Amino acid sequence: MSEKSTAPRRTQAERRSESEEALLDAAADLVAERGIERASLASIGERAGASRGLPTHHFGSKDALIERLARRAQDCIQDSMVAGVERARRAVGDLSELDLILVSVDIYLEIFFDNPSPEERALLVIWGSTFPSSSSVEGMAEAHRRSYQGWADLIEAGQEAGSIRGDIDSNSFSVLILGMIRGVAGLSLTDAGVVDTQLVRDSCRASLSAALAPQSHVT
Amino acid sequence: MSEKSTAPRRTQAERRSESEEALLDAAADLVAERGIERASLASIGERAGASRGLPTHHFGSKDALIERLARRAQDCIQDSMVAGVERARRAVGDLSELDLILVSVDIYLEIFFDNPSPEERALLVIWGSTFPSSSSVEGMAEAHRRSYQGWADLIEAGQEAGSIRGDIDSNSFSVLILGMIRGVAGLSLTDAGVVDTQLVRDSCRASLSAALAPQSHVT
Amino acid sequence: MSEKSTAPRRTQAERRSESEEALLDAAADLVAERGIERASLASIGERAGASRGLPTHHFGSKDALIERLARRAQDCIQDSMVAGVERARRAVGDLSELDLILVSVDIYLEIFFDNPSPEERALLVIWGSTFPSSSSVEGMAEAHRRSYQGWADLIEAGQEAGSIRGDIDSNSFSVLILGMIRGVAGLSLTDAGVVDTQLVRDSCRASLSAALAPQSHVT
Amino acid sequence: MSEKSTAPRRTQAERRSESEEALLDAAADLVAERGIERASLASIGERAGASRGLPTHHFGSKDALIERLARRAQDCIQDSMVAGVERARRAVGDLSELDLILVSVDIYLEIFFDNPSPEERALLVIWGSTFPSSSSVEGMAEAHRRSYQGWADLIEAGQEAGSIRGDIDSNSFSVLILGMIRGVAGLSLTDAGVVDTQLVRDSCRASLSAALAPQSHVT
DNA sequence: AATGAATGAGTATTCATTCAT
DNA sequence: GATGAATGAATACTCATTCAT
Repeated sequence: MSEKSTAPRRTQAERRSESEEALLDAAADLVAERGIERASLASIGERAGASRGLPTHHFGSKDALIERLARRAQDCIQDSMVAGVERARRAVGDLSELDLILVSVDIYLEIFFDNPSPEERALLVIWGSTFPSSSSVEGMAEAHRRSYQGWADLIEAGQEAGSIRGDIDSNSFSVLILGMIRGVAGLSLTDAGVVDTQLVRDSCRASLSAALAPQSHVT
Repeated sequence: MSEKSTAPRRTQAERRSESEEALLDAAADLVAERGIERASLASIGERAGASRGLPTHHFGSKDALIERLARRAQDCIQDSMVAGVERARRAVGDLSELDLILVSVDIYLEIFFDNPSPEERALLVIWGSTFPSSSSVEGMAEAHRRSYQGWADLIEAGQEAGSIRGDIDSNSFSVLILGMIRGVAGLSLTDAGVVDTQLVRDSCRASLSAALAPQSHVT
Repeated sequence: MSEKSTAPRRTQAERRSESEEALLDAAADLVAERGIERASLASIGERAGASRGLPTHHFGSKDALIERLARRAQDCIQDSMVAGVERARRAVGDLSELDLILVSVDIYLEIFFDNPSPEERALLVIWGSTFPSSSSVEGMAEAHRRSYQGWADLIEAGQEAGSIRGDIDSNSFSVLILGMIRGVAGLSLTDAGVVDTQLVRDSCRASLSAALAPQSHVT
Repeated sequence: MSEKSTAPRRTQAERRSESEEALLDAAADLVAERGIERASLASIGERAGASRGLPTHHFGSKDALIERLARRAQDCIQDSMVAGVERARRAVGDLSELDLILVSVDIYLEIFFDNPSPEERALLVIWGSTFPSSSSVEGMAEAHRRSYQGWADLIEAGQEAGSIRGDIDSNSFSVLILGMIRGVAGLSLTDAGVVDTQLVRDSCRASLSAALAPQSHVT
């Protein structure tokens, strides 16, 4: 109606995607809050300001919705980290590959400790729900692959450039890095208050630095 | 006594604790397999070779059962690790505090990768289920406290004895260590096959060693 | 309209309220028959010709359903009594306030003894279930308030008009009247056959008449 | 042991009956509090300071226990009323049959309003639970028979002695009287606070007096 | 596209009862 | 006589999914 002039009439696709975004936002909230099983489709629809039936209508099934959520959350976190690294680069000037890794890890933990988005918590929750052997969230496995690849690429680049020692295995260190940040993040949820987050961040950075930096001249 | 040979004359107390152990075994199995929510009390009772009602009868509620399971699993894992360390000590002779840490971590991962007990998987699953903010398994928080304490004590002892560098914070490194092994273990579940477990173990050992070992003479 | 002949084209709202009425009918039946506790939601759904899950779907909880039932039953009984009084008025002509009370009580008992509707029995059953101290059916308390008010208004009107003696307390007589009809109705259920219902009706009428009528000239 | 001397060693029968009394006390409490269905045998055993299994052991089934409770409660209330009437007789001197009825009713309500014993509440609760048509507590029907008989005997005696008018039906008035006190008592439970108990007692007395007293000479 | 009515399977929990000690 | 372990049926409530509107 009155949307005629400047406001670009929303296409079907856009309207669809608006609904979907709202639903995924609500899902992230609720999954972060209650876990996957207790985040009912009805509650997701309602928190999104829509009907109880909309989630099924859009995603077909709960599994599909969670899959989509996992994917979107991973993208979203990736973006935050890239943005953070970019900020660091502008502040500090050039960063070696090792520095990139350290900064990335640190930014992830900083965001997670200080100002976690629902997506971040939701992704962790979804990860946690994959531990049972009969469980599988296809989106998670894919997210891991992407993540491993990113770390491994960085490590290998650093090895070529000399900022990372050459005798380490990039693949297993990718697992180690992702495991460390996920594990530390997961622990901080239960033990909030017990853990001094700044010190933990420092320790992670120091530990990775010690492990990845080229060996100093040892006599 | 009145214990006529091998006759199944058990006292009430014996029957009770036998039942409980059987139920906890079954619960560990099923929780590891399906997760907490999908491990129904009925299925636990039946897998224990008993009735559907027995779990509630014994533990009063599902939460209480999970609590008990978490505690027992933590104890059980602790024991495995102590036994493994003991074996290592007998094989290698004296171990420094740093070595103790490295060996412990390695043994945990070895067991987890190669021959995980239901308890170990179950504990990880229970941990994963604590990620939602509204969730809480009292037993987990306690298990963490015990675990942190163990690592921190080791680190501090090592610092006094000189096998661990003095300028690190024992508490935050405890979080890091537990986070690392939990996180790596969790990842290995989803990405079994992707991850070369031996290399990951080596990387963890190397990384911790680099971080904790007293600094070599740097020029 | 779009209401094609008698076709079962019902709007959502119509379907909803039809379902609810059917469920409340079934609930009245079953509560009257078995009591609240033994009238399971599943049985109510099924007797209503619907699924086991429908009662919860509509009313949210069993308590809410019972509440609604109590309210509806009270309304329904009220209506029967009003209709009965109206019939009496048409038959006999003008009725004094005292007569209104006597006729109302008599009609209630007549219906209850001779041709009780499920609602009437159900309301009595619900009332009986409020006797335990920890129990409460909010709908009942409200039903009582309405009922007391009705009787008290009548009494006071009669006192002003002179058909009821002035020295009685309208509130406590309201309790007495409601207590009497409820109590007598309740007894008649257990002792059906023992009690000659016509005589009891007469006795109630006589007793109330003697108590409420203006004092005759006593020498 | 030390019970040897004066303390009469308890016979089996006595011990049995001690246990039973304790169980019935506990049952009265719990039934009054929660209703029959929610007063579990286990809770009764435990409140009696015994084991969960004792109630079944003694009474065989829950129904049998409730039966026994109903019987004992009725006896107990009867005794209170007799005692109260006795007190009144000593205080006021001779009482006509009409006075006996009025005093009995008044005492019942007084006890119920001011200082109800668990038995009294329990009996009312049990009565309430007999309203569903498929329900039956054999003890209640018997209690009613005894009660009706008592009132009817009194009325007939009064009619012969001239203290009660001759043209009323003793049986239906028995129902009326018991219904009135039960009904008023039942209402007072839900509407405690709404009801001015003293005024209600007065109204009951006045109403019965007006109904039963020999007709004054009406011109 | 969107709503929400309806379904039915699943689950924790309660509880009377049985039975071994 | 007394205990309490064990059973299994019953039941309120949750929730993904289907389908009519």
